[in-house]
Amino acid sequence: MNLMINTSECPIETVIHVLGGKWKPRICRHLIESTKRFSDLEKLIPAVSQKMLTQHLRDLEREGVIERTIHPVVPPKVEYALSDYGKTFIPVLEVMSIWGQNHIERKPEEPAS
Amino acid sequence: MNLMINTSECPIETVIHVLGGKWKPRICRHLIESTKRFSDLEKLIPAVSQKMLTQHLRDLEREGVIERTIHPVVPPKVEYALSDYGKTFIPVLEVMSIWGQNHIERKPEEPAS
DNA sequence: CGGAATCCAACTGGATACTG
DNA sequence: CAGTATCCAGTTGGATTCCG
Repeated sequence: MNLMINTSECPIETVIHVLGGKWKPRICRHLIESTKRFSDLEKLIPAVSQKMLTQHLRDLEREGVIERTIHPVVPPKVEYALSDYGKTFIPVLEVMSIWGQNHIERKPEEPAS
Repeated sequence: MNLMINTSECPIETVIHVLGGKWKPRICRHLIESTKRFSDLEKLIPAVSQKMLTQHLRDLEREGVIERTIHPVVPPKVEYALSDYGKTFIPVLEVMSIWGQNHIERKPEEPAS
């Protein structure tokens, strides 16, 4: 195991950075299932604003995790898909998901106060 | 694979929440190595403020990931250690760390502008 | 349809001072 | 030593409006 304790770069923070936006985990999960249009994601994540959806998609694209394909038709059609590189992220998300599920079940309620 | 697409709870967000503070990944990495005192962590993470170190330690304790032991001596001695439950988190951090290392190497420089 | 631009509220984290 | 308390700046995200 190498946790890179002695480097200034922290790889765990890197992962947090890639996923660290309010809607990025959900976007990734939906794109793992299949390619989605912008409007599909809006329907799948009703609470997200257009601004944040756009911004987080741009972030994930810049990280190389997803790919954006513009189909030059009217009305505009833009599709988002996991890139090949992004697919290497799936096992990481799986491991996180499994621990997270267990963690949710572990604490059935948080005291509200 | 079960990514819990259809639940309102998102287990990936849960992991992000547990680790989602500026210094939490580093705190966890140091505590994986060994039990540490408050002042040890301050030395190991020079840039962290007392306020944030305290707050993040409390957060991680509340999540059950770490344990806080007060030794009733003068001067005060408080030790932080990974709990048994927190040790179940290590493999998750490892997987994240490996992908993160690769991701750092993948993009040697970000355009500053 | 798929955005961009603007303004604003909420939250996060830093600096500093004080304490059992 | 190991905190707590307060104030403040920066960042994140939401609401709204407008556009090719």
